[in-house]
Amino acid sequence: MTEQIDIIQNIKRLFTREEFPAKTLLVKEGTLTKKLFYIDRGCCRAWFNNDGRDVTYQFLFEGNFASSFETIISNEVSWYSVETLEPTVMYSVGIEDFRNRMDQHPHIKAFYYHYVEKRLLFYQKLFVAHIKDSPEQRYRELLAQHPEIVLRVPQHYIASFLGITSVSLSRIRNRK
Amino acid sequence: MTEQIDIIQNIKRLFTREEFPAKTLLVKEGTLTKKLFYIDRGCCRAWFNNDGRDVTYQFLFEGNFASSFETIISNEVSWYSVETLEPTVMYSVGIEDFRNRMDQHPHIKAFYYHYVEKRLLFYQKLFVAHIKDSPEQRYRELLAQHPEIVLRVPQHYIASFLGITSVSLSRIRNRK
DNA sequence: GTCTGACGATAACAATTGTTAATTAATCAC
DNA sequence: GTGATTAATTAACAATTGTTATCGTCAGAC
Repeated sequence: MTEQIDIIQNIKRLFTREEFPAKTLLVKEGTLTKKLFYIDRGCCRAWFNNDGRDVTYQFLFEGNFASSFETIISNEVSWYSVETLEPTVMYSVGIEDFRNRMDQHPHIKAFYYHYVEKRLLFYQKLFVAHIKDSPEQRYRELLAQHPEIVLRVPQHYIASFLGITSVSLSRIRNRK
Repeated sequence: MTEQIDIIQNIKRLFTREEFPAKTLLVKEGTLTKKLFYIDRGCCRAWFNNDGRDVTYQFLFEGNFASSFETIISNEVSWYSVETLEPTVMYSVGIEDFRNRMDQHPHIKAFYYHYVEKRLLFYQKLFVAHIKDSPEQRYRELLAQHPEIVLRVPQHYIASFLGITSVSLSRIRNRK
């Protein structure tokens, strides 16, 4: 845990501090992402275009990383975009630079892979929630487990994240 | 790619070959898993109990690994069970033994983390498919992308995996 | 062989969600 | 502030899925 804090402090020391207003595009669908962002303050959403409609599949808050994993892992273009939802404070590093640091510092590599492991378990749970629960149950669960999302994110993005229409989410919210 | 093949050959050389009939329980929900299995021949399903109903959330075929990631990563008990669906040939290794080998052989560690990265992207896509597609679209997609699942696995497990009832899957299959 | 249980198809009905459109509320730009 | 745009609510109806139950088939146990 103290090791975790050390890593965060190293990030703040070694990465470049940047500030962005709301609705800034950090990662653009179909391109090679140049930077990895650590979110110090603010939040983002990741989404992609599905037959002309936005599908938001992820919210990222303080303490998380925003980038295209595909680019980091295998230099493929991103299939999604990332944009800020609020004025945001980031610490960024170039992807190539990040890869070099991982090779040079085993503890950075270990931290990165631990993060990947956690993300794997996170997405596994997210998927499982979709096959075992109804949309209403998923909303209640989101409210209970991640109230910050419901408080800080516009409803139609949450509806998209839950896999339902904004009309349906509005109905669920207004059930007795 | 040749490196991949080397790793598989090492697995077959270093792990213990085991054969299991269909319906053998390899991982039991709520327990600490003792082994990591490499599937050489046959297939498995991973599932858990949800208010008295089985929910199958994963099928594992030849070339995949079966175990509890939670146990490997952080020594927590498994929240799911794994059982064979067909007579199966496995290569197994004790979890503790596997951890030691990872520490001693960097290429095993690299292989493991590469596998974790791939699984992360896999589950991310699985989750995304659930928020962007209808159950019918997901079934058609499964049929197109993974026909082996539809051919080798009983329908009610597939329905569970798709997040619908077996009645609904039967209807979808019989739409013109 | 016969019995049993598991599996899949089908039917009838309830409940939920999607779609479209209209209305109100909130937010943003100037 | 004012006007324009975007977001959220509500309504009406269509489409889909869930639920429960019945039936036929098949495989395995004995």
